[in-house]
Amino acid sequence: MLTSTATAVQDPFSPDTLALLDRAAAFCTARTSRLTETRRLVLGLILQSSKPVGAYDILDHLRQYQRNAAPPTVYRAIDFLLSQGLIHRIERMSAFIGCAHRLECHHGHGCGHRAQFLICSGCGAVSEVEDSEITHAIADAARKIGFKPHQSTVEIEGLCAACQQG
Amino acid sequence: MLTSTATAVQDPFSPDTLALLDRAAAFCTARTSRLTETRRLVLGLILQSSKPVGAYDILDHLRQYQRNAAPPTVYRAIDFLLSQGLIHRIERMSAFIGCAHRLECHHGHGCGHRAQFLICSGCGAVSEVEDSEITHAIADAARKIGFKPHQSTVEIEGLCAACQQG
DNA sequence: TCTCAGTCGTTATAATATAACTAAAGGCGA
DNA sequence: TCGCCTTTAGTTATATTATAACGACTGAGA
Ligand SMILES: [Zn+2]
Ligand SMILES: [Zn+2]
Ligand SMILES: [Zn+2]
Ligand SMILES: [Zn+2]
Repeated sequence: MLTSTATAVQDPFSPDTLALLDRAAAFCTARTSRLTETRRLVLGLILQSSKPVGAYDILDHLRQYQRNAAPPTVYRAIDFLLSQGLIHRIERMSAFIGCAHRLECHHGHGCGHRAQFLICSGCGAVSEVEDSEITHAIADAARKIGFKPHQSTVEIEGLCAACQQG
Repeated sequence: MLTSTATAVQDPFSPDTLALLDRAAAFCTARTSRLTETRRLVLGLILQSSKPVGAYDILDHLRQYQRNAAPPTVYRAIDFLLSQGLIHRIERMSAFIGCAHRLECHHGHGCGHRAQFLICSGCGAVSEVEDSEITHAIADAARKIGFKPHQSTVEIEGLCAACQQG
């Protein structure tokens, strides 16, 4: 409807997040996919968080900006962002985290990003790593039994360096 | 109800499953944990299946034997079986599979079983492996960044040897 | 016998995710 | 510009997975 003075609430994101969103927009443009306003908001809300966020947490926040957002609104955005590799799903938490790699990657969109996640049970933080030893060990183990791997989930729960001090 | 001996439904399990259940019973006795009838039925239903089974699938089957089984009935049994290491949860499927290792293990109950799962997207079969390369690679990667791992999930999705033929 | 921990029955509800249908918006050739 | 088609989004309802809460029963040991 209205466009000139459109949003009641200002764009909620920090400068860091805004910079990442700009890169995400450029990334999508290059892939001819569309980072629409809803998708951008959802990505921003995910990137802004220091921890993985659940779909319904996203929904709660999104509603500050889009009053009639509903579960499908969020899940569609999540599906898009997953398909573009801009976020990851943490299976053990049914929650989502921004990809620490996608916006840094200079190898093109088919670069075969394999991530592993370290989940701190102390503080809830999740860090993403790309460890080639793990990647190779998995590929080898699969090959050994004639299994052709397509995609893998590696989630390591434990205590981060900071939380071991307490 | 004209059948001769009006018996309740017979124990539904195959000889193989029954043998495993016997070992599970002995295992629990040794640990002074109790494999009650409900827990035994749930374990049997899981072991019997060639694929991971969801909690509500278990519930549907369980109701043939315990008419008033409810979700907590199943989830309590699952929690027990997980705590004893008799089953595993496949995170990507929200489903459960019998442990291929626990009843074979002669190292005692604290033997530190680390499993990885290969999930075939063709036939739905899941196989459990214990690959020390993967286990070590994960431990090393965690140590590298000062993270103290406690437990890890490794789920590899792809095509099993059989499904690559089709 | 009493008590306590563990287990189970029961009802209700929370948390996560998708189906199905309609409408609007955007891209694109005629 | 127009019409056409594809993608995206709104909306309502529902499916799927999991847990809270409370009372009753059981069996082992003081
Ligand atoms: Zn990533
Ligand atoms: Zn921590
Ligand atoms: Zn196992
Ligand atoms: Zn297969």
